[in-house]
Amino acid sequence: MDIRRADLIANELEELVFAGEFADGDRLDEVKLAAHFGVSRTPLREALQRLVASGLAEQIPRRGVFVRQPGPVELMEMFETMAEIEGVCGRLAAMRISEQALDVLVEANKRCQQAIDNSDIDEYYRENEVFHHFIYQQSGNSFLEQEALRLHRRLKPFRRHQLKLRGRMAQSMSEHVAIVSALRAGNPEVAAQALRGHVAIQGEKFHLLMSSLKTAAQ
Amino acid sequence: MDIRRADLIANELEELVFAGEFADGDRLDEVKLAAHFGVSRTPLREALQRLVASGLAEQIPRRGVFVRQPGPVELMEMFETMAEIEGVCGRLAAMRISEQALDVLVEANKRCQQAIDNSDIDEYYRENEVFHHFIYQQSGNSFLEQEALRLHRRLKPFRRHQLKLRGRMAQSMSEHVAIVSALRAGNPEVAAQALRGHVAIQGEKFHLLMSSLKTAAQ
DNA sequence: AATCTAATTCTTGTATACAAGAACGTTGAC
DNA sequence: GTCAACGTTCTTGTATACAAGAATTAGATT
Repeated sequence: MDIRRADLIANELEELVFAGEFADGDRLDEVKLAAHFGVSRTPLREALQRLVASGLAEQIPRRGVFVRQPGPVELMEMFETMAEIEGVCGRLAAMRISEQALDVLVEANKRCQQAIDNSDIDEYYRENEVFHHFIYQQSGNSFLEQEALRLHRRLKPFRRHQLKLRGRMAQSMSEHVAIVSALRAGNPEVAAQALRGHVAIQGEKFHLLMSSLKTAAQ
Repeated sequence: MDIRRADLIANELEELVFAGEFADGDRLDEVKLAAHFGVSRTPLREALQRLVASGLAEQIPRRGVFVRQPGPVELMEMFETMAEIEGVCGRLAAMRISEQALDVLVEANKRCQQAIDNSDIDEYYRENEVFHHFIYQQSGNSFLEQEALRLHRRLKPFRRHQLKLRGRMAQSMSEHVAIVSALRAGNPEVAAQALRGHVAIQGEKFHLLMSSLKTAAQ
């Protein structure tokens, strides 16, 4: 049943890179990884190609492929881009969303609130994801939706941390409410700004977290 | 000197797909293509993987990879996304661009105008590209810049046509001027809207072109 | 004649073998 | 002791060989 081991390995490798199992610049040794996954170099090389294609690694001809963990600067840029893209989704969604879809968002928010009441970060994280993905979808542009999902997924490991900051969940929740009302009002610019702010602040919180860790390490 | 034939082949294949050499759904036969490029299946398969990763083809396990030309709906979605992303670049650039950079844009526009005066579509096309790429860069966000470049490149074969429409070059030119003045004024929203409109209209013109072709074919 | 089935052929996916460039260590000269 | 040149070893890139699933065709049955 396990057709196309190369794909499975690519997924596993992506997870490993996301999870920070490799440091920036680490060489992904073909023979070692092949041995580790119990396959030959052929499917493993295909998996490496996929990592390179998705930007998780860099390939230097005749040298090998090296993991490319985003540095602080690139991370901030990625968060900013995510914020802008979510803003775009919000802008379009404000013009196109239906009443039923709005109700779905309200329901999602209720579940977010419940998660907060239970102080369940994981649950909030999951429901938050549902909320955002649904807005991507409501942009009415499935190409844009896919692009948003791609970037969202890439930022996943970095987004998680900032929720643990004191009060961030409640703040995030109130931002959600503001977003829904902007969408309900059908106001593209307000919706865009609300979503931009909501996501951009994640990047800022992340930055805060990073610098505090750095200071602590000194 | 031709290290990594797989990459060269991938580039050639991308060009072929872009150029419309393959119809939607065509299977990319590994052995035929390998023979055509004079290599074995191994590097050719790597090239195919790259096509799949960039969305130009779809892979069905144990069946093969099939080219995936965007249909009218997806194309419109891509143009809309491009318009929104360029708008984002404009928004950020309006807040960050320097006087010198503005001068560069003015120079680029001058060359665009010259191309119009010479009725040189190709030249206009090239200078137009310079103009847009420079704005991506002036967003001050190199991650966003790369994403914009990627999509811009993907839409290249479809953008070209609409310039041939009567009066489009002149109209495009005046939009460029408006964009620069919005950037100079440092007005993010106006710049965003100007760029959105400038690119979105390309999608509409393209749509017009497509439907006129369709009608003509009937 | 149509359709289901089985066998053959074809194609993809993976393993292995081979070639060539890069890294590395050793030896020699200064 | 340092540095450079050479040779060995290691790694990547490509070719080929093999295995297994998909397509196709021929044959049998209704």
